[in-house]
Amino acid sequence: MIGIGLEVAVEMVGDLVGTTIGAITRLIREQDLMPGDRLPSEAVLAKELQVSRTVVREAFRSLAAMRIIELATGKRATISPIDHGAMSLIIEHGVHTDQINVQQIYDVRRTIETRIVALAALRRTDEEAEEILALAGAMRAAMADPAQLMENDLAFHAALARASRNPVFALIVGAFQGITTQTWPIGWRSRTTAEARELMIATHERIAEAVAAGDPEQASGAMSMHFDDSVLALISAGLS
Amino acid sequence: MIGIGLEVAVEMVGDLVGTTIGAITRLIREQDLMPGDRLPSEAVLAKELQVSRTVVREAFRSLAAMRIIELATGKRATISPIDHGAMSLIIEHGVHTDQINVQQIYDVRRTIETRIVALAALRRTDEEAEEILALAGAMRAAMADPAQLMENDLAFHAALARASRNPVFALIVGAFQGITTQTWPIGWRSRTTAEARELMIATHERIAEAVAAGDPEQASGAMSMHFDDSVLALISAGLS
DNA sequence: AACAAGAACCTGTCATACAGGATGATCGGA
DNA sequence: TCCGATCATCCTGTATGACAGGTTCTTGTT
Repeated sequence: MIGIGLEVAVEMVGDLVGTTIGAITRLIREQDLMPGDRLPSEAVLAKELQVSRTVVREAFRSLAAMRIIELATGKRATISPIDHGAMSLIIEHGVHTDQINVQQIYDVRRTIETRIVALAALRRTDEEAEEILALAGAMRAAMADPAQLMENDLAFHAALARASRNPVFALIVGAFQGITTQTWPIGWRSRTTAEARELMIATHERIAEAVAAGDPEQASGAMSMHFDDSVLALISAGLS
Repeated sequence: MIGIGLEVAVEMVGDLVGTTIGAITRLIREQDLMPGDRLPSEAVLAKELQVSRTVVREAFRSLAAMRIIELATGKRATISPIDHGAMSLIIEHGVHTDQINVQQIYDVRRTIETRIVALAALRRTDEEAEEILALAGAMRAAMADPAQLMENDLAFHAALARASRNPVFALIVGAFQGITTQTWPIGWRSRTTAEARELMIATHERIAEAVAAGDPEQASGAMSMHFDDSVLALISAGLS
């Protein structure tokens, strides 16, 4: 193929659905639509863009898959608040097709979450500090119930991300949630001794306390230790 | 609403398309399909899942939007290699709806990319080192041509991400590419003096040299400086 | 002014149709 | 036997029409 520098983005000629997706996102941009705002009905868009309702529907489905809009029976499509659902599925797909391994995800999480706790220590509100401490406490209380423990663990990391006051951090942490629910039990089961399990809980408590105390170095250090421990647990379980 | 802890994931009852998406992803998982492998035809899936072809098509479109599968006229749907296209659109949507601001994206990029260059310095192959140096050189050569300069800049950061040998890092860097193409010119125009522009190029060269020399601290430091400079440029341009 | 009933609108799903691209089987020739 | 061209077949992209059920707005009543 002769190298032509031109790149056609989402809208390839001949792909009506792609073109329509482009038209709709342009509409959102130009009309400055905000989350909750309603889009025109499928019929109106179809007439306006000179395509069949089929095409508009497939474009809507595409945007809904990326959580850019929300669909519901009878109602008109609305603009979505940002949500990590789609990213979660993308990551899961990468892992299930062996394009990403769990270790690599943990490396990225470590990078991001050590930064998150440092920011959280500096920026958290008192309510957030309380919530984070409470979740660490809930983890200890749920030590005998892995499912509950995992849920609290995920909520703990999500709360930290929110306290960092940067929605992009929260989005990325959320993106790893899907695959984490699938690998977390492996890590937990590989911690066979009471000491190993106690250590994991205690580390979370240390993180929570450092964030509550407003100490970014301590928080980062504890989070880093948490990841050392977790990666080790996964490796010892034989996870590539 | 009474707090029910149960969360229904993608597949809500009554939503045939959602159910079908679930069935297809399960199929991918259970049959261990790899990128390039072909899925059953729409007609076959429709019959097997007892739904109309319409529903299968909308499910396919959803998966294609997330770049989990690839569609093409006449051909059967195939499994996709991981790709940041969908994430790019999600981020752009977040920015355009004021749910994310550019500063927050740069904070995340700084966190990630300072780590990326450290890893790249340790792991890059000689070919990658050459490529990275070449791209820095190309940036200097294109100083008079902003469009070309930007393209080289993006390619530079992408090459570093690849050299980190962690596809998740590459994925995240790619996710910011879409919005970056929209904000980059603002930052460049705000560098009004020849010195400011020279500094930006020189910083990229320092990063490239540190990575080529295998010096992670130097590389991280230079990257951090690059982001200090970039954030300042954007702020001085009035970008929230 | 509050409210309730009904009309009008909208989405979810299905069936059918057809143009044009892709693929594989078949058959003739070397 | 092997290669290559041809063509039937399969497959996707798009359009149209239909209908069930959910939502919203209007209108008329109290």
